[in-house]
Amino acid sequence: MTAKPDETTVAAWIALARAGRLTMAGIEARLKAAELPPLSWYDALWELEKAGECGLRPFELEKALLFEQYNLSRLADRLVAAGLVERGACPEDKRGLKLKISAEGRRLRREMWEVYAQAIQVVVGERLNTAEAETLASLLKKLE
Amino acid sequence: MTAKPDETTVAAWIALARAGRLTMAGIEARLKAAELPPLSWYDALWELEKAGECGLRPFELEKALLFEQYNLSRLADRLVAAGLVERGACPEDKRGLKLKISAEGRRLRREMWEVYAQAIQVVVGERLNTAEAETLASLLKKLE
DNA sequence: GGAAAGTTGATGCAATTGCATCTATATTGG
DNA sequence: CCAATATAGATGCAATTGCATCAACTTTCC
Repeated sequence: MTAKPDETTVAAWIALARAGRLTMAGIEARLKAAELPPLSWYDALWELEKAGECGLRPFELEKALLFEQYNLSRLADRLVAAGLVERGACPEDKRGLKLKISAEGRRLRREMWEVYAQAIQVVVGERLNTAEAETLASLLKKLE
Repeated sequence: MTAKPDETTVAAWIALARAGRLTMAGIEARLKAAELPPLSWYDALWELEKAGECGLRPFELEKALLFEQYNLSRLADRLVAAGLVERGACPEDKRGLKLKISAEGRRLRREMWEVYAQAIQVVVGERLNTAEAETLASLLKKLE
C-alpha cells in the first residue's frame, strides 16, 4: 500500500504544477503575440528537423512529444495542411508512413526559435543562475 | 534587448516541460482510473472549502487556480450542475456572485484526496527525498 | 450628478482534445 | 500456412478550451 505524501512532497508538487503552467503560459503568450503557431508545432518541427532526411514515423514523434496517438495524427494533419510537413509512404511497413519536414517547415522553425529562445530566457534564464538551472534540471529528471 | 538563453537554461526549461506533463498525466490518470473527476475540480473544491462559509468570488478562484475567466465560468457551471457548488448572490457587488461548496462537494473533495495524495506520493514522493523536494520547491518558486 | 472607462461574469462560435472504434497491415502460435 | 492477436494510424462524435463579445453593474473624473 502506498503511503501518503509528506508536507514537503505536496509542496513540491504544487510548486511544480504552478511553475509549469505559468512558464508554459508565458512562452505560449509570447509566441502568440508574435503571431506564431503554438509550441507543439515547434516541438514537432524540431524533432523532424533533427531526424533529417528520412523523417520520423508518427509513433516515434508521438513518443518524443508525449502526445496521444490521435492528437499526433491531427497535429500532423495541420502541419501538412500548412505545408510544413509531408506525409510520405513507409517502405518497411505498409501500415505506417513517414513524416518529413519541408523547406518551409525548416524556415518557420527557425523563425519560431527567435521568439521561443527569448521567451525561455525571460521565464527561466532571468530567474535562475547557472547553478540553479542545473540543479533544477537534475531534480526534474528524477521525476521522469 | 533580451539575450538568448544558455544551454543550461534551455535544458532546465525542457526538463520542466517534460516533468510537468508526465507528473500531471500520471496524476490525472490515477484519478480517472478511480472514476473521479479531473484535478481542476479538486483544486476548485479545495479552494472553496478553505474559503469557508462565505465562499469565493469567481475572479478570486480564477486567480487561485490560474484559470482563464471563461474557463472558470464554465468549470463553475459543471460543478454547480454536479451539485458540488452553489452560486449565491453577492451583496457587496451586484455584478458578481459567491461560489460556495456544498456538503456533497466537501465529501467528494475528501474522496478525491485519498487518490490524489497517493498519486502525489507515487509521482513525486517516491522519487525525491525530503531535501530534494525542498530544493525543487524553492527553485520552482523562483519561476513564479 | 453624470458621462466615460473599468470590472465582473456569461455565452456563441471555432478550434482542439479525449474517447471509442475502425481499417489495414504485421506478428505470433499452432 | 492460417487463425488469432497485436500494432499503426485515422476518424466520428462528445467534451473542453480559446476567442471575441456582450450585458450588467461600479468606479473615476470632470
